[in-house]
Amino acid sequence: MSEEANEAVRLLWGPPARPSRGPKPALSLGRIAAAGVAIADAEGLGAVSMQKVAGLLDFTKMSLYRYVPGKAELVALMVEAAVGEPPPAVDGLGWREQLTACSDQLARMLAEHPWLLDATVGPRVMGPKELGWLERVVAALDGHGLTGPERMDTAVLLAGHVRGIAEQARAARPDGSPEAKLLAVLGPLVHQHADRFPALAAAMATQDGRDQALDFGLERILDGLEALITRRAG
Amino acid sequence: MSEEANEAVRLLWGPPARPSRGPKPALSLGRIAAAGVAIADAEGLGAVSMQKVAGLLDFTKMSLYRYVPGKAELVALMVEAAVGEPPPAVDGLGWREQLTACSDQLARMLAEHPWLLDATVGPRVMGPKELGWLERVVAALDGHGLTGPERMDTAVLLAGHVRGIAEQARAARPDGSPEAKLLAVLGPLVHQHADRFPALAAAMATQDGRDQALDFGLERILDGLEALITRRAG
DNA sequence: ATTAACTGTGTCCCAGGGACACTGTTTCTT
DNA sequence: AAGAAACAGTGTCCCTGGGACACAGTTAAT
Repeated sequence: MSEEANEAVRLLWGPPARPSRGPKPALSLGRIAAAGVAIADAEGLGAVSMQKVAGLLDFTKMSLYRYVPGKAELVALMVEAAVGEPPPAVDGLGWREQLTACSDQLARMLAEHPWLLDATVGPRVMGPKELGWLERVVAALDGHGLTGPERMDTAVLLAGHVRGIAEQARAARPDGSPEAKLLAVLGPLVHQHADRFPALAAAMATQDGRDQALDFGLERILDGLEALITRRAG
Repeated sequence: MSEEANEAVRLLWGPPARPSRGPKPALSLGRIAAAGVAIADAEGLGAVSMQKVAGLLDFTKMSLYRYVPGKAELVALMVEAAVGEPPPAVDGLGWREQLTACSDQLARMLAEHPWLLDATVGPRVMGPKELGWLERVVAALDGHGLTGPERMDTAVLLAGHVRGIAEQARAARPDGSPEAKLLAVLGPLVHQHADRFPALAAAMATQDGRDQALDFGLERILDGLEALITRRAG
């Protein structure tokens, strides 16, 4: 397995390859990843197969294996291609504003590429861009009395929250996708069994139109963080 | 698609079926789900196939389709089977203690059945037990001045955090699984590119042995929540 | 000019999900 | 009691997807 991991590391971190003798490659990792992203954006990660990616590029399935060892690595490349740069660090902005900016941008990213939720489950090798996000968040927390592990944990905490929100946002999305009815199924279900889920039924009864889930959780986390930082400083 | 959703709802929520005429079923949804859980516990969700589940029960693959419409529904049943009951509500316990208990138990559950992380991505129909957890958390927040959506958002926030922790715990697990080396790969990677990830390198340098990620995030969330509750009350 | 390395392709294999027709069994109805 | 209807489990078939492998064509170094 360390073979495969090293293979993925080479693709994500290594130099853009250095061909020496034979014919020039007609494809590139970038084009392959972009094709995969296009399919995933349009039809979801499940629709991404070697065949379809190759077909979109007018190549044969097996030619992809000249560039990518397997599907896992292809997905890793797709993730790295879809993950944009984190918002730049602006001088004079406090940690709270920076973390808010990062979270918002991350949420936008997950809204644009919902399949990232599926592609980033389970243990995997992270690419430079992905690590860049982590760096950005950890850096924003520098110099406020938090230990190293605490800064890492905060990053995980924020990412987990945005993930959770994005996941339920996807389920509730009222577009033509097959999942549209899921909330329409769950709501009546709770009401139908209101005796078993009284608190839930009550909580779901009051609906303000706006979707403040992201901001609400974010504010709670940041409030809690602020309390800790103040306590450490004082 | 609402067909499939309704089918899943019938399996998860409907009565335990009502045979009328033909031969008695030799199998049951419970046994099938248990077999699937056993395989997933041992080899991961990816190893769960109709064949293996049927084989474990000494039946043919196709006989499973007499009970379950497809694999998605099988996984839903597995989830519902693996999800235990939430910790009971104890009178005299504050909301903070109750939420802590729920989070801890959820974390234990995910540690026992890591494949739940894979099985609960994406939109899906939730079963009674799963909804019971949500009910439990929302109920613990009753009567503290939070709106319905706010209580729901808090539940999502907590679940997202525990999920995130469980995910990184799985990646770091030092057992014989193939993912063991992932952290061993990521660490050196950060150090190797310490110039691009200075904050990250610094944060990863200081390692206290204990794994406090779960509690740290939980305390932050609860602190932030407490601040809101106090503000609302005052 | 020759050779070695490399690219893209066609063919093959296997595993997994699912459709379908078929046989056997049980219970309801007449 | 006897037929009929509904249901259980099976074997066979098809499709899709991932991947191995040998092959032919292409290019650069020697």
